[in-house]
Amino acid sequence: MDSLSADKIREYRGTLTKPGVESPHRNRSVEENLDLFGRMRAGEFPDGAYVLRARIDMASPNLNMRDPVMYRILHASHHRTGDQWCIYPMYDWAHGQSDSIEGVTHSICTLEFEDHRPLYDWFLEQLGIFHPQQIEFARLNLSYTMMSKRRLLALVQKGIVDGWDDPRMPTISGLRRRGYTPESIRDFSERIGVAKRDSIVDVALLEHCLRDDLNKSARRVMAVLRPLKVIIDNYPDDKIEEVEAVNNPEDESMGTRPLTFSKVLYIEKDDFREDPPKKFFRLSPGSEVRLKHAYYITCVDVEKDEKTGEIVAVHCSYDPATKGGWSADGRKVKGTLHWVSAAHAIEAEVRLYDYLFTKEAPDVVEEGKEFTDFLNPNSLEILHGCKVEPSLAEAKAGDRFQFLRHGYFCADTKYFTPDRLVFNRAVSLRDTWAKIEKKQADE
RNA sequence: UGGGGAGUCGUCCAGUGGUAGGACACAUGACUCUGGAUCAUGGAACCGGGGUUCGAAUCCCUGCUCCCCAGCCA
Repeated sequence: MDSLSADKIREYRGTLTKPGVESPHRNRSVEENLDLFGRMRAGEFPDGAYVLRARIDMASPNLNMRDPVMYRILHASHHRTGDQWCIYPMYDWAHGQSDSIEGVTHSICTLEFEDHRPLYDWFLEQLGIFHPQQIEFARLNLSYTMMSKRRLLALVQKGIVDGWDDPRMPTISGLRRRGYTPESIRDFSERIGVAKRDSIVDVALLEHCLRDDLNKSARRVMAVLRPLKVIIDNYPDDKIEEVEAVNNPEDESMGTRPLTFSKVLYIEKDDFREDPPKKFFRLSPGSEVRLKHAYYITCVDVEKDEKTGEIVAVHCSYDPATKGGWSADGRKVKGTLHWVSAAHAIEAEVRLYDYLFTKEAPDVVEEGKEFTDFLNPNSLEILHGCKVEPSLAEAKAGDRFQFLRHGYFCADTKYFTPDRLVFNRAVSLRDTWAKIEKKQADE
């Protein structure tokens, strides 16, 4: 039993290069120690008055062996045992015993506990109980992601994220809400392996595993995130048709569904350019594209707001001979767009996520900086007024879809209701056009 | 500068005395009713210096770099 203050214990411990000094209380008699420990457990002393320490070796080059503390007084309410106890064991003292009691044969932990293994072994040996083997491995680090629980807690407490299950959080609840499948996480775990060296796994691999899984299983649906009105001039005003859409080209057994086509549609704003760059396969004045599963259309006119010059609608003509999305004359169109019928689409809120940090290793920060200095201001973008196909009205929280040409989305488990459809983007599709465009911009 | 660990393509993981391999990423091409998916091809690495050996990523010596430890945290 030691009655040195915490400060004194630190002082007596020595440093990395200087051996420690034994506490003046180190040689108390067994009787006195027993008496003191009994009273300590009985709650006679205030916090910090006494600690129980193991007498090992104050000169050990391993600081953990310099008479480590086993129990300290903490008059705190425990979430399970309440005020029943006022002394609590230190991790090193408790760790081996709980492993032993549980009959764990191999106790896996992270690298920073390598220095603690001699102590783990020492306690077990002194106790003479079943001796599990502790083995240390490197922790998982993900690029552009923070994995430290303490720092993640800070994000939650500061309100930077929407709780532990914020879809940007690398927590299980966060990944789940984001739309990650258990299969994809297991696949990822297998692919990254386990080793003893410090490393940062590319978050792109995690994303790849999700795409890989969802590509095979997710239902394809039409969702226009940033709507642009398209009017088919030569299509009858009141006509409504049904076209058949494949639910998943990777899995025929998932069947088809009907889609409603009409004169006024929405397409993606990005899918139209009045002044198209090179290699732009989408809609532009005079160009012909396919509306997926429906018709070929050609842009004939652009309608702009007189004051702002903003494009408010695009006028097209359609070829009635291309129903279903193919042409008997064999002519090809390079672009295929997704769309929804304006009168039939339903509204949704879509949340686009990006990495929480702009730095590959946000927990490695230089002097004077904090990890919060590298937060990505654009990690969340909320889109209102998105137009999605009517079948999504039957979606349930947690359902996953591929929004055609966009990515994989998950109906949010926190905010999704029949009256308010909220979808989280789990991961985008690979965007080859974005690369081409970026390359063109660089040149 | 005490002690404990780790160094292999851009990234992660294999290879432990016999042709350095896979995945992701990247690049190029093919195909395509998703610029998706798929397929093909390609570039790309043994921390440095010695030594042992017919032969070294692997064994030996030596140097270098990086990570962890001075909580009554875990």
